[in-house]
Amino acid sequence: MTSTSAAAIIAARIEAAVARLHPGETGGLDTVARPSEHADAQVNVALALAKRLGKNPREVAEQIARSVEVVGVCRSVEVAGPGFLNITFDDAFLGEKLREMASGESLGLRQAAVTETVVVDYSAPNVAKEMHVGHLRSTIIGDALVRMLTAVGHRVVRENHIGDWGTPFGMLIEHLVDLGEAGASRELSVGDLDAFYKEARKKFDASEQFQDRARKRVVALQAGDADTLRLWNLLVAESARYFAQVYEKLDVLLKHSDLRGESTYNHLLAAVVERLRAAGLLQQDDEAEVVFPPGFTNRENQPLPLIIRKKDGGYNYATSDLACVIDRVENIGATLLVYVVGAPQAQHLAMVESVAASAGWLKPPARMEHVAFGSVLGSDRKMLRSRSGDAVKLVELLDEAVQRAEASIREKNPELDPAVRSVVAHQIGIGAVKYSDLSNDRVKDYVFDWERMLSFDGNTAPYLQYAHARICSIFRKAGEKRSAVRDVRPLVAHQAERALALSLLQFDTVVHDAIDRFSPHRLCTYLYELSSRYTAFYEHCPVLKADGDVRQSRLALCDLTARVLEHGLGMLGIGAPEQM
RNA sequence: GCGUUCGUAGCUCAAUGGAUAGAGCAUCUGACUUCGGAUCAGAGGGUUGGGGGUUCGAGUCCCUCCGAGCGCGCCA
Repeated sequence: MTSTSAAAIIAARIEAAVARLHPGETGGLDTVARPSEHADAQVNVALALAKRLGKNPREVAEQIARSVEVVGVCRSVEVAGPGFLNITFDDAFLGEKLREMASGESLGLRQAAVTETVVVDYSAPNVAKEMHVGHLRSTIIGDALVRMLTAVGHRVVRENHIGDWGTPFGMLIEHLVDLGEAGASRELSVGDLDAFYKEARKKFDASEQFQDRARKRVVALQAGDADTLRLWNLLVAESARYFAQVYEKLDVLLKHSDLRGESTYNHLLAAVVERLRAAGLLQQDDEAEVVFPPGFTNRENQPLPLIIRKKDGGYNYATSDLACVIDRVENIGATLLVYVVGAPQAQHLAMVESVAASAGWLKPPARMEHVAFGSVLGSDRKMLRSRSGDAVKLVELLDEAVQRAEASIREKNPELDPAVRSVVAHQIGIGAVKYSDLSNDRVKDYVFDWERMLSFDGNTAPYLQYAHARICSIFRKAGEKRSAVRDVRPLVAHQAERALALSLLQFDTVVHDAIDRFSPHRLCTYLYELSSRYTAFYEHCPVLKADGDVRQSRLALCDLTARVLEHGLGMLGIGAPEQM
């Protein structure tokens, strides 16, 4: 049922005109109709075309404007500036496009041209360690990407690559033994993982005897000693339960079944080594087995190796990352491997990608995509830390968000039913934290600021949620069912209606653009603009006070706006309450 | 040292190589017996870190310098 978008229609018409006027010149030309400040849309094709033809761009543009077939689509196509084509759509045409958009569940959102299996690797906390702000961005951005990719029809596989293996487990297990299993699981179940880890660390640093025990325990763990594995499992299980609580609080999709700890790949590591050896990529270097991907150098400008097997015979994370690639491509059948991992890992991932490609494990169309992100900063512009200088615990941060939201609602809408209030406070508080993260260009650092993210003004989640809640309020007052206005063709008459209509019709383009660039902030910016235009419409175009067709038309615009907001926020993992 | 990311209004941030670089906050002016004012309309505020280059056109691409963060072999 997907209908062709207004922008796509005009682009095709322009392209046809160009083909008529300049046969054989359409290849590689940009006929895309873009949003414009000076018209409903603008097409810039004449500038590049004129360059190619060696003609005056304004003349080329005017020829196109005269020739383009736009009856029933555009009110006008005008030339402006050096040769821009300014498009103004026909009101009825816009109304019809809105009606088409409203008539389906998808709101005009196209399915991906090629359906892919996408593995999204994100969150990745460590077993027996507290989740902290360091996990916030990966978890939130990863969750949004999963929802967005799913929305356009991809098969999305979530993978939470938790740190459940390695030398620290010697010390952690010994600490567990010291506490006794009952005592340890009590401590772990209250979620005080930080204290558990720190105590273990402290003992390890202070006592050679403890270090010795820890080392022996690591050997036993790697050797598959049954009792050691049982204790290890205890740690993993308690942590997994704890992670699940945090994810529920954060309202992200990650579930227990998405856990794929490093240990999952243990039995594949030897095969990685063998396959690299068979491919002739493996080299011996300072007693370690390594691969030298081309183009990577160290401080001394010497080739930089990816260490596959350490000189003590152990494997490290590069090896398990390679095993992951093999698993994802060969077993899961993924063609897109998304890594939602901090920017500092860029070189490591580039090396893994290079080696995987050289080994033939990552053949096009299969590819890796590092969705890198910057740090969360405090108001001092340094990495966000608690007052004591430790990493800020994620649960404490989330609890504070909900608490602040609740206080704010209590003050601004005291009549709201307390039971509703607590649900809404969660949606607003968590939504604010997520939105403040997602609305910034992910590759940059961003400043964490409670006041700003919870403000009802500006580009914030509460502002968008408020716009949505107001629309719901209108329908409650109207005594009209939302679904009753979905076959109405809205009248696009008032300037504010027109601005809103144009925004609504951009939904599909924006979502795909955000997905293509793995940039949720583009969707945020769009939703904010949509909300701003809606509130302007709300001020200038009375809905309930209007009569007949105008009232129906405006109700239809309200309903469609609310649906886009709800779906858009939904793809960001943010709830859209009906009242707040 | 090499690599990499970043530098845009007082502050926080936008801007597929396209017109006069846009928002919000803050500041100032207006609008209410409100379809939820938790709002709207408007104003002031910029050499896009500096300098070169490519281009019909550069915040965006290239080079260089300055500044900040991060990474640079057996942790993950």
